[in-house]
Order: sequence, then structure tokens, then C-alpha cells
Amino acid sequence: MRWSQAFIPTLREAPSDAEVASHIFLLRAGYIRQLGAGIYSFLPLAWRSLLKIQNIVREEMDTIGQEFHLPAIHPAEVWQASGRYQLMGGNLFRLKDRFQRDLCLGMTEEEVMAVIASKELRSYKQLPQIWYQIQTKFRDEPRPRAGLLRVREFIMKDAYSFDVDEAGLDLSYQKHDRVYRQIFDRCGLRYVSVEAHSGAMGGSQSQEFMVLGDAGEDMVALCQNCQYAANLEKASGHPAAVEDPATQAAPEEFPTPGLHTIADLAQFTGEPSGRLAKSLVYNVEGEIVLVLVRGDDEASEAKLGTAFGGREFRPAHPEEIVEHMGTPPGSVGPLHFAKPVKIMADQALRGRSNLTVGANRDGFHIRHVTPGVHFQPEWVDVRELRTGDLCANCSHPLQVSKAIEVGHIFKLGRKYSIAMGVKVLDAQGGEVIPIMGSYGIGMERILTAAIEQNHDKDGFWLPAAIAPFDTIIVPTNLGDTNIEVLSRQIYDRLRAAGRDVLLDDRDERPGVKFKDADLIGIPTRITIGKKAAQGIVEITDRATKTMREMPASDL
RNA sequence: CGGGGCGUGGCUCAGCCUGGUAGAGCACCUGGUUCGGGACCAGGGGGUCGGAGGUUCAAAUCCUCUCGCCCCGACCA
Repeated sequence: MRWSQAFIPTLREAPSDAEVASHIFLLRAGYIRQLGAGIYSFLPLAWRSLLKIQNIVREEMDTIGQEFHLPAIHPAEVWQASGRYQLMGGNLFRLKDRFQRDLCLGMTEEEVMAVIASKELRSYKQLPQIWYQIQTKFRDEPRPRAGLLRVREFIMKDAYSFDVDEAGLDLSYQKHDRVYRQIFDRCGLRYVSVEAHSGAMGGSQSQEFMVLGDAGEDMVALCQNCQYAANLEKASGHPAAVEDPATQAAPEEFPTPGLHTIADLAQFTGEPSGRLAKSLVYNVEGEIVLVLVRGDDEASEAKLGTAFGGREFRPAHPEEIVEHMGTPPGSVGPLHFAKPVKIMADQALRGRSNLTVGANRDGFHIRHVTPGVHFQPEWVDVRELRTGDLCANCSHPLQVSKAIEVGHIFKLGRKYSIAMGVKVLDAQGGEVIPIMGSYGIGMERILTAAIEQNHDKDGFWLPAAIAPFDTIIVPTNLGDTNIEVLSRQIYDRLRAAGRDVLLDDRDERPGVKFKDADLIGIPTRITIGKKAAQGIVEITDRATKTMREMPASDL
């Protein structure tokens, strides 16, 4: 491609509404333009890159499955059948057709694939199946952000597996794990695979592929010693130990006038906050539950969801706390309820003794309270892990980092098979319900993550496999016949050799061309300048900005 | 949805407080000189100041409503 014929609208300055590096550079490099909140147009450079990413995904997926192309617009009935028409709430785009029939835009396609499976699959002999597509997804996100990182319309590779039994699902899952690694390797990403929270959908195992970076919205915990890596929604580890008094004393109520926070209490009692137990009260589908965590810990929303068995929950209202605890928030504890309440306690409190807790009496707390002795909790893992906690496997310190989720694989179970009536006959002639897996990769996320991990103040560089062009040729002065002729020769020769080359044949000064070349993500630059007469050109590696000269004939 | 910020030529912004008929840099067009890290000179085109209503002799500027975008949070298969 010759730049003079191309549409590459680069910007000298960053538009004011971009803050994240990938967002700034995608705009400045002329890759994308915004149409609305979380809605972007892909310009030619972005589309070339996204097509290369999609082709890598397609080539790898074709080794284990078959490509479909499903509708993006769905009758509401399909989503009503699985119950997700309600469950997805505002995130599902909804519309009506001319006959006032309800429709929605696909945000994922378990239901549609399951509809096909239910109508077409008859025998266990047809399984396993791995079906995938690369297609636009729509999600009415409450808050789109950071350019392409979180958008309302995006391109996803979504795949679904159907197996007769769990052993088959394990295999399909492993195939995706392997293929995903090949995809991300080929895309040149540095990534980690982490254990993920399966969510309330009843999945049994789930794994996310994460690219570390501050722009990310997820938090992952990584052990620097062993291979342990998990999303913070799932990660467990041991907090630093806190010393308790050796001998068990009797619970003793004492006045704590006006003290309602852990920090106030720690200061007042002279004890570290880890010696206190923090009491949180939740309404779990109408049931009031008291959750205790160590005073210096925070409860994780995702882990609470798991602890509550996937039931809906919210923090209890103050009136509910008064009704059940007999005291307003601030003095709540596990003893002396006004009404019986279920107690859950975080594992970090297991084996602890002589803790200080709320007295369920305004202005009072109780010291010398020992879980398991003075109250009987259900033990759960609900604490949010922090940097410096010790790995559950090997007791080395864990590091918590932000990360961008580029892929997610998980074992779905039979929820959609059952909902959509997928069933086949097994070898004995009995009906079995196939078990499903679900696997996704965000195309724009791969591009965004690559930019997040490969940029400097001047721009970014993409791995050659996903760059819009692998090489840019920069003639410094087209008025010089030697330069002009040599540039065109090299351009023709590289293209004939199958390279994806951009020739900057614009009538611009060298400085402008260099700045643009640094900006737009092309990994290799060939500069043709003063030594063209001797047949010498320069090769610059964008990532390192190292340059070497070589004869044009060696290219 | 709660909190904060911003809408003025394509981009970045000034002007608003204290009303008086819109400006800079970059970009763009023409001519010329230039040509290794975002050149220079001369000339030129382009803006219903997000929208609606109001106050006023007069509104980018003051008031009301409204739309949009960004950031933080809540939310997120």
C-alpha cells in the first residue's frame, strides 16, 4: 500500500477524552474513531490488524472445531427459555420489530447454539462437537471505558462444546486451553492463565487468559514462586499471622462510646485491627446472614456470591440490622442476637481466639471471644486477597496486579442443554443430556492489550503477525531520484515476496514521516536516504529503536 | 444509578467570572523556498459557540430545561 493512496488520519495531539495509552494511540494512529459511548468505527489500519487476529483465531480454532455464523438479532423467546431474558437486565439490548414482537441483540450465544443442537443432534455418535463463530456481540454496558477496552459492540470469537459426559467436557476444555495458548502466542502477547470465578451460572471450572497491565479492569494474584495464579474474585491465600493471647479468657463486655469503625476500635483498645472481627450483615434473598472477616480484611463480592450458593444478596438495610441484631450498624457481633441469625466466618478467623467483636448493643463491644467456642459459624472463604498474602500452595508472597482479560474458557454444565431441550441417545439407547462448555476471545482486546504492552511516548509497535503492515518504507526525499527509484524497487520486491508493506510516498519532510512511522504500530522501518546511491538502506526495529545499515540487495 | 468534569472551525485550547456581534496554535487550500526527527515566507477557506427556551437594547458569556462525551464508583455472561 502506498501511503499517499491510503486513509491513515494520524493526529498530532491526543483527543482530550482519551486517558489510557491504547485509547490515545488508537485514535492518534488513525485506527479508530468514536461514534458514541462504547461504539467505535474501525478505520483501515485497525481493520487490517483485526482481520489478521481473526485469521489466526480461525486457523487455530479450525484444528479443533467448525466455524458457524449465527444471527446477532434474536427473538426474545430464545432468551426467555433460558431465563436470561430477565437475568441479563439492562445489559441486554432489546428492541421490537414492526409487529411489536420482542427481539434482542446477542451478547453471547449459548442459547442459539443449543437450539441448533436440540434440533439436530440425535445420537452420542455425533458427539463431541465444537462449534464456534467470530461475530459481533452487543452489551449495553453500564459504563463503557478506555477506548476499545470496554465497549458496547465488539467482535468475539465464541465457541461451544457438546459432550456426552464430564470426561468428554474435560477433553474439549483442554483442547481450548491448548489452542488458546497457541493463539495468544502467535499474536505475540505476554499473558498468564488464571483460575477464574465461575459465576452464578453453575460452571464447574473456569480459566481466564490475562495480559497484565494497569489499564486492565480485573485483578489477579500471582505467586512468584510456584505456578499459582488466580483472579482476585477466586484467589485464596493466607494473610500474615496475628498473635493471639495464649490463654482463653471469658468473654467480657466493655464500653466503646461512639466507636463504630475498625480503625477507631483498634486505636481505642491498643490492639492491631487483625485482632478484631469485622461483622458484615447481608440480606440473602430475604434471609439475614452475619459474615465475619478479620478486622484488617475486606469481603469479596464474588466470593460472597459463591458462599451464598449463587443466591441474590445485598448489604442489609439499617432497619433490618436493628431488627435482627438489636443494634444499629457499628456495634454488630456474633453473640446476643435479637432474632436468630445464620453466622458465616472467613477461614482466616479459624483457630483464632480472644477476639474483639461487636456486642449487638450500641456503644459496647466484647473481648475474649473465640470462634467455635462462643459461637458456631459456617466456615467460608470470603476475604479479598492482598499483595503480600502468602500463597495457599507454597506459602510464598503473592503479588496482586491489574490485568486485561483477553480470553475465558469454562465448563458450563447442562443449564442450556436442559433449557433448550438438547438430548441424544447413548450406546444403551437411553436419553442423555449433553454437557456444554463455553469459550470466548475478544478480538479488540487482543489489539488493545498488545498496544498496552508495547508502547512508548511516541507511539506503539505491534507484533508482525497482527500489525496492519509488517514493514514501512520511508524514503526521506522523493525529489532525489536515487531514493525514489530504490524505494520503489524495494517496495515491489518485498511485496512480491509476500510481505505486507506500506510505502510512505507522501511529499512530506523526513521528520513528519519518522514521527508517523513511530506512531502507527508497524514493527519494522526501512529508511532510504542519503546512501541510496550506494544501495545502502537502514533497518530500524521499532520496539528497541535500534538501527543498522545494510545493502538493499540483502533485504 | 450516585459523585466529579467537559461540550467554542478537523485536533488542542483561550474567551465566560465582570454580556457589546468569536480568537490562537496545529491541520487544510494556493504560490514559492526547503528536505534525516512534527520547516519557513506570503496569501486564503472554514465556526448556527451541543440543543431548546428565557432575561436583556444586546447572550459563547446570565438563568432554566435538555442532549452528548469523559473520569471515579455501583454494575458486569
